Amino acid sequence: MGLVPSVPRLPLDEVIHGDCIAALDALPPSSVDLVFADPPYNLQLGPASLLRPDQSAVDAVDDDWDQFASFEAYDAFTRQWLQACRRVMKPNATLWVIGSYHNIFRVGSALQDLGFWILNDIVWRKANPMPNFRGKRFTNAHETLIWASRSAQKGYTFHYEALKGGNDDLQMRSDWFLPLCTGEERLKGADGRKLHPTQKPEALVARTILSASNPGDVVLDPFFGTGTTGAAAKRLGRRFIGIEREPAYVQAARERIAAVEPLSTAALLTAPTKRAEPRVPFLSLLEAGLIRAGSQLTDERRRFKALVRPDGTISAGPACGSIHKIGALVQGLPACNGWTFWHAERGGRLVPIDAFRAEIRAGLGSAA
Amino acid sequence: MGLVPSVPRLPLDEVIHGDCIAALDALPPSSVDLVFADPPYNLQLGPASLLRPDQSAVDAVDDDWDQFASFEAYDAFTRQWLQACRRVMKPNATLWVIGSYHNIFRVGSALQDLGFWILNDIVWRKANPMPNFRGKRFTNAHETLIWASRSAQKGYTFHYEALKGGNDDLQMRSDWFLPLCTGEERLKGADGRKLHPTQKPEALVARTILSASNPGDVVLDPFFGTGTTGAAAKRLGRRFIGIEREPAYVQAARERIAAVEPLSTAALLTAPTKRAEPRVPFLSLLEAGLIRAGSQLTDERRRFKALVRPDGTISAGPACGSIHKIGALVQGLPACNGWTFWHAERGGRLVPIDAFRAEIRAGLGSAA
DNA sequence: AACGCACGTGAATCATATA
DNA sequence: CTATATGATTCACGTGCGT
Repeated sequence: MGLVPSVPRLPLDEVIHGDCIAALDALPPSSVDLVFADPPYNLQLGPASLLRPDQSAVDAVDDDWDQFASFEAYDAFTRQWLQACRRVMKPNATLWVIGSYHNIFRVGSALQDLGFWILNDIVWRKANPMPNFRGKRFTNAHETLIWASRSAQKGYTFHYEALKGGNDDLQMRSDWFLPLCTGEERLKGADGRKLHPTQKPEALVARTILSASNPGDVVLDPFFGTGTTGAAAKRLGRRFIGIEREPAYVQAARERIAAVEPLSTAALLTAPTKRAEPRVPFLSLLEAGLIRAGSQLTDERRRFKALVRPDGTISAGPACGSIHKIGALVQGLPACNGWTFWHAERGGRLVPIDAFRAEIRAGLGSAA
Repeated sequence: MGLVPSVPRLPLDEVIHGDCIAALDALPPSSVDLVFADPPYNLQLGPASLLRPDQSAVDAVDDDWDQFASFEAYDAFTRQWLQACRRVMKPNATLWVIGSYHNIFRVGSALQDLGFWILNDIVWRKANPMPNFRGKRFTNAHETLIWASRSAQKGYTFHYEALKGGNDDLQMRSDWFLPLCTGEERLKGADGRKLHPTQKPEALVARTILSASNPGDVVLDPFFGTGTTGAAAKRLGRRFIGIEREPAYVQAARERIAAVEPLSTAALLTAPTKRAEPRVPFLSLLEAGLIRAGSQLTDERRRFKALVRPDGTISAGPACGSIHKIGALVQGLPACNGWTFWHAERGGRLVPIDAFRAEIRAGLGSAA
């Protein structure tokens, strides 16, 4: 093997300060095992700021790097960086991209067009998402990750057994329940405000790295930001390459990663689910067929009656609302636990609706 | 109004047997309130999985260029049916599409390209998904729905309050946990095997219809299959239009829907949203004698005071204006809902002036 | 020390009727 | 069409302070 001066070296465990495409083009081909990418989402926010009910302003992502002139411009950018990543990926490498409904469909289409092979789409269910303040839509409570191999060709790393073992011996599903990056973990600037507008939780990135790479593997992140991927990679005994354009983020990432203590054995598999998540909406009882829309609920002594509506609200006279609200209303009380107050008739006997909730929870125990 | 022979009639509560595009093109424009679509997923499993827009089969070939051609054909088909749906949608109609990672990125991109405005992406988390038998990927435990309005223009139906009421008084999130369509609900053929390969649970479709349409609205499903959308629509007091190419499915759908018993109208009455209630000027409270001119208003914590003037304005110091303007002014906020901010003293207790408005509205209700 | 409560905040495509 | 006035709207956590 002689000297090959035209092949650039692979910078390991370094943060490259520069443009993502140019920096990727400067890397040697077929050299990384895994890519984690958190590209701009191309949020198309209106000119007016969004106010919370208390009239305080939501700190929106209005950074220049998230502005694109059109879908065409965003698509061109997406194809460029994906193609550049593809060149530096080893043949059996895989890639993760995270996004929201604003951009993930563009990204997914581009992946397919470029010959990537989608292995899974993964849903990050946020434990504590921001509410929809104006009540105009469903709470935007998740983001989507796409996991893809370089091509349809077989052969990639997936630690099926480890994931299963860390998940009560059940296969790891495509929906992951994790909290946002807040509190201690969230990097703050000197002013005490968040340093990066979209810092991801390390547990999320860690799970992608654990599932799809081996210790010693090289993990590339072309949108490094404040270095969550680097921190997770170092902690899990992987090497990393980060590319970031913003000097302030580069410096923060370097300091952050320097402080990370690598784990001797990977024990971060089961992410902190924080709370079990046993809440069952009354609507689910209808959907499960345990209560029929149009049927009647009553209290234990049959003093009050309410009609079950198909949306999971109930009505008493002209009023309609949740089981709790209507329970309080008919009794003239400020509050009421509808689960224990309301009953349904089953074979001539009154059964508290809480019993049906228990049934759902029993069936759901393994899945949640 | 004279005869307008060029405008076709709207076939209601019927299953149209025929090609989806041709049937859509035969419908009058701006005539449906909601679309639910469960298009072919373009699973890349083998031959005959992909159809051209003219419904001829594409030979599956592994060549790169043909792979691209396959996506192109699927995209062309997707744009065609989406565009055809868009034409028959009323300006304030919305559309739901369900898909998996095989096709949803193509569909989402096409929606955006055609001018649809994405409102939410919704994750259907399957309670009982099929496991990944080979242990090569994460269990594919969800499908994705996209909810989009016809354009970015405001104004669409969303029953925020009803959904919240059916969900323990919490906003409905973008991740829905529902079981697959199995058991009794799953239609079987004479041979006892499932009649349709991808029959969706009625509860899933019902939730989309409940959240985004009103009783009496017209719900269109261009890929009707065995008529889940029709069954859900009929049960919920909506009208439906179904289009299906396969005669066996058409017949099964007709029989199935005929057997559906609609819910009572009482159970379907839409709860009035706050915004839809009649507007009551503050002056009316004075005229009704509920508030006296010259009396004082204060906030809940008695930090601010205002004087009620006989014309229905209030004043704080030198400033005077509406309850909203002065409420905003004293707090130094850009806006304020005066109805909930200001209180009046009644028997030593503070009562929000919104309570007096409710009294007036109640009186209006009985009078009307 | 333990507990409770007030306050801050997170990738957000977040209003509508009337003049 | 634009401009204006009305007035609707939040969940899960973490931190910090006061009792």
